[in-house]
Amino acid sequence: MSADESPRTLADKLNRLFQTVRRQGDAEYSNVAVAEAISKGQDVQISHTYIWQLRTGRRVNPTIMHLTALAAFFGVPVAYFLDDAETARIDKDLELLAGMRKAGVTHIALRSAELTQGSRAAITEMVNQLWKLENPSDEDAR
Amino acid sequence: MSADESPRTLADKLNRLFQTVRRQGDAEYSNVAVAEAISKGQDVQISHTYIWQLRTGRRVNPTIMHLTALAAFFGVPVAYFLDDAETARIDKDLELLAGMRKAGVTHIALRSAELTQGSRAAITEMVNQLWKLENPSDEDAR
DNA sequence: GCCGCCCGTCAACCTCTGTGTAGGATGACG
DNA sequence: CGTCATCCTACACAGAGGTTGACGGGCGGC
Repeated sequence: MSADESPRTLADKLNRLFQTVRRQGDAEYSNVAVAEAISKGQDVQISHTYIWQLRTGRRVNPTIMHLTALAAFFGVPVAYFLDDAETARIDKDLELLAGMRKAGVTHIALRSAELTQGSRAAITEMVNQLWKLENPSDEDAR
Repeated sequence: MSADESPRTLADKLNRLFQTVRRQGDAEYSNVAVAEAISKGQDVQISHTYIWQLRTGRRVNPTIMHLTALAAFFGVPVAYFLDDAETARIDKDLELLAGMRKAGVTHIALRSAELTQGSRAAITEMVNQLWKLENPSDEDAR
């Protein structure tokens, strides 16, 4: 159906995070912004160029230091980048996040990752129903 | 109690794996053996020298390629090296494994990682009881 | 229109990860 | 005791990982 496949490559996964995890006001983070935030917030340096290289698949084999820094910034466990099962699980949450933004919720922490499977499913369903109610004419969006 | 602390550094974690995950006949894997097994078994090359450097803390920032290869070899999820919570969880299993070896079980797959928390606790308890029964005079071992 | 700002892109460069190779220790075997 | 095998240790070097700096383009303000 509609749903985009779960991302496979590291680049895909990173891009999915950029696409989904946004700052207040729904603008995507820029590579520069992420690089600066990580370099300042954590004691790990990373260049915006390198982030770009990772996103475009030009570099595919980062060290654990950079990978953990990126994961920390986006609020996902490092395993998101490494374990495909974990990726699938967390993508559910990201999907949920995307849905909520569409429904008008602008900013929300990623801590929904800590909810149980059942709770997430329930919320997802609820969001979907509400969204259908509020956007009656729109068939196959998302 | 007796139990050694959960390993903190990458070197500690790796050493713990060497110490606990052994081949049939209970001999520890050598760095050379692991390097060869990985280079042959997976399509990832790694040198025994490098494994040594990681074990001794001389190198601390490997790439995800090598880290996943090592994790795959030892049969633990990559998160073992990265996520401290995951490390603690899996260390329970390793402890269990060590206990079973002491109790005479020489070789066992690490698949106990897939058991539930409760099942693992039950097995651990059972092993402890049996071991006490079979080694009455030994107070604070393990 | 022009200027300033910030973005993504690119190529050259530098650092550090990861390798090759060899020395010294230890134990098994004859 | 000598030889062989295999381990851990050491160190210098190749190359991949990561950075620096510059260029061109889109966008808003004066």
